[in-house]
Order: sequence, then C-alpha cells, then structure tokens
Amino acid sequence: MKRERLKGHLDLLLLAVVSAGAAHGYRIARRLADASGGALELPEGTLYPALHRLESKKLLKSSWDTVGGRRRRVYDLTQEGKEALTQERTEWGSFAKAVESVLDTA
Amino acid sequence: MKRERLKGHLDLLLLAVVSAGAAHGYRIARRLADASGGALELPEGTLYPALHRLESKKLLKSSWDTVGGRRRRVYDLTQEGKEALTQERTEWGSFAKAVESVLDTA
DNA sequence: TTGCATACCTCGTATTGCTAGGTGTAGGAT
DNA sequence: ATCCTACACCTAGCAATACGAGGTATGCAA
Repeated sequence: MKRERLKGHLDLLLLAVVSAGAAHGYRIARRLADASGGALELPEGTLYPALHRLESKKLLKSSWDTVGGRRRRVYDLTQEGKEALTQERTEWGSFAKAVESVLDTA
Repeated sequence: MKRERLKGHLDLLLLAVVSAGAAHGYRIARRLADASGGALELPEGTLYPALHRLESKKLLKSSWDTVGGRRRRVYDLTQEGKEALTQERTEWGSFAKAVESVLDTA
C-alpha cells in the first residue's frame, strides 16, 4: 500500500475501530490489521501521534491501565467522538462514491 | 467535503480523467466535477500544481495550444502514465475494500 | 541471555492540498 | 464604455499529517 494513502481517512478508521470497544494502542493496530485482512498495518510513528491528536481534539479519551506489569493507555470514544464518527462515515461514503463515479466514467 | 480528503488519491483521479482523452487543465477540472456529480471541485491551487507534478513524474506530457486567443496547456497520458493509472486503480480498490471491511466490522 | 512479542513515546522529514494572490482573453449585459 | 462572468493559466507560502528512525521498558520462552 502506497504510503500517504491513508491521509485524511485515518481518523475515521481509528474512531471506527475504537467504537467496537475501548482498546489500547497496540490492540487498536491489531484490530485494524485484522479487520482489513492485513491491508492496514500502521507503523507506530503513525498510530500513536494519531491517537494523541484524536484525544486532543476530544474525540477520544484515555486512561492508564497496568496489566501484567505492562502499562497501557486505553482509549474510548467521547460523545463528540461518536458524532464525529457518524460524520466521517457519511463523508467517506460520499468520497468513495465520487471516486468510483469518476473511475467508471473514465 | 472535508479538505485534505483527496490526499493520496488526486493522482488517480487526474490520470483517470485524462485517460478519457487529452484535455487542458480547466477541462480536466470540469470533467472531474461532472463525473463526480459536483463532489470533486478542485481549487486551482490544487489542480495546476498537481498537473505539474504528474508531468515532472512523466506520467503526463503537455503541449501548448491556442484556441480563440486563449492559450491552453493540453495534457495527455504517457505510457508510464497509463501503467501508473492501472496500478493506482488497483491500489484504490484494495484501499477502499480495506476501509469498507473495517467499517463493516466496527 | 538472547530474542521476540508486547507496549509506549518523540523528533524530523517529506508530501501535498489549499488559500490567497496574480496575469490575461473573450463575450455578453448594463 | 464599463462591468461581470467564464475561460485559462500561474506561484509562494501555509498547514496538516503519515511515516521513518530512533529510543525506553516488561514478560516469557528457547
């Protein structure tokens, strides 16, 4: 997958994955990879800054957890995040449809 | 449409539109808008630099034309451009499918 | 004790879409 | 005559963000 392809769609994906249940970063990445059949394997330099951005935008909230001596930051959707996800889904739909139309025409 | 959503997909769209027949910038923008039902209306500051990029990458070639006193730069696909388009289409397909899978799962 | 999976982080870079501003032609309306 | 709209091109600088590279640390199995 060409890099930068995610640009503008990563928020949607992360919010969607977290909407399936609160999870820590590493698990989020695993879920994404699984759900996409391996197509979406996020480098950590992409994942963590993106989660921090979403938290600073108040779309996610986090809390620290310790399991078996390992610390995890667990993320969950905020109310705003749920609304943003709905909006993002809609916009993805329009965008994908528009692209498909262009590709069909050409 | 949230801005930046195009990021990483603009090349595909431009190549696809030009593949329907050589055209100058303004016409390319019109075709894109038409084919997408108005969803994809490129600002000129997006369009022209993108065309220049594609030409410098040798995916498009251009020549000047004058019609009714107005000068136009007409773009057409190179062989490399045709191959890149095929590749881009495939990658779009995988990407879109991956995103849909994630959205369906979540 | 070596290696792997788990688990987090940040800095710097490159890419690229967009805003804002600029140039100029043609033709119709006021 | 003047204004407005559509046509048609361009660039500089900004902003956003995905990624590569590098760093820290735990638990467990070979």
